[in-house]
Amino acid sequence: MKDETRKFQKFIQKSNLLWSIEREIITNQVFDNHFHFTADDLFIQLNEKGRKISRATVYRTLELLEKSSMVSKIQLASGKHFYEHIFGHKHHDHLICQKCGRMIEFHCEDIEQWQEKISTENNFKMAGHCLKIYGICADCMKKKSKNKPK
Amino acid sequence: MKDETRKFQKFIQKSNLLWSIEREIITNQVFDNHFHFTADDLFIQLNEKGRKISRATVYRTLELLEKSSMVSKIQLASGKHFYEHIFGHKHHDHLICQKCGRMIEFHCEDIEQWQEKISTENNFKMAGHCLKIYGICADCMKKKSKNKPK
DNA sequence: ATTAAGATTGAGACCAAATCTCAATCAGAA
DNA sequence: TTCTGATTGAGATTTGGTCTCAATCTTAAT
Repeated sequence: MKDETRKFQKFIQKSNLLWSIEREIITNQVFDNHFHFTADDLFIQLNEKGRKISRATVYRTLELLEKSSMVSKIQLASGKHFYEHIFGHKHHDHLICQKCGRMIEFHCEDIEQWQEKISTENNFKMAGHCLKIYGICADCMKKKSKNKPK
Repeated sequence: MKDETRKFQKFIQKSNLLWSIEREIITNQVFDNHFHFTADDLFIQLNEKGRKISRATVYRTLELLEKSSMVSKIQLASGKHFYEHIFGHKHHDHLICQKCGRMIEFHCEDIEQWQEKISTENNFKMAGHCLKIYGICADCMKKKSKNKPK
């Protein structure tokens, strides 16, 4: 079992929930994805491996992984959700290309600190945030050809 | 006709589209809403006033209003969309209370500038951005009682 | 005023993403 | 081994939104 999976197992047990083979398989697959993925990507990957796990379970497990703070959910302007695991990653935000869907990660400590400041000024207890910058990436600026958005 | 509605009418005409009574009614209603609203809120408001306009037309008109830059669309973590008109508003971002759903607007020039800087560094042509800070608002921190989220 | 061309509309079908239902199964404690 | 409550899968359902297409409306040209 992957270290990350074991960590999630501990979280599940601490939360008085039960560990299951499905949760193990899904979690392993999550940590095999080293970039953004959708719940359905995961479901399809598992199916291709011959693991028959229902969509409902995939969604339920992703929700738990999110609660455990091992996975975070990103929303695109299109309304679709992406996930990414945050093992070893520092917190980061995203530049999102409106043409090809590419996501570029960045982290800006100054922005983080301004956010803290604004929250404090508003007597707001900040729990998290979401910053997405939309535009056109360098590659798409060069190309005339229209890439299909994801 | 409201000034704002007239302005939108000009946009429609400049775009070689046609003005219609439905677009007028919807636009008036949009500018009567001085806070965030969903497409469905608008549809219901119009129905209560006895204006029979289909959902499809409401969505289509909001899309046009967005293109005209008179209305902006906000996405919540839940995946729902809110709209707000930006007549007289400066651009702003949101603090969103996870308990009561309250949204507090803020604007931070420093954050704006850092965003520009990051985009430039990544050869990214920034078109827009979306910053939401999630947490608990001052009121909800005081209250023990659980407010229902929107 | 009439007409023609093209834009707009409404009603409901449709769609994708996600959630819910509930009976069957499973995990872990006693 | 048994019991209780958690978990699962299959498919129905919900949600938020888009699409279709015939009927209607707008505008510009007669």
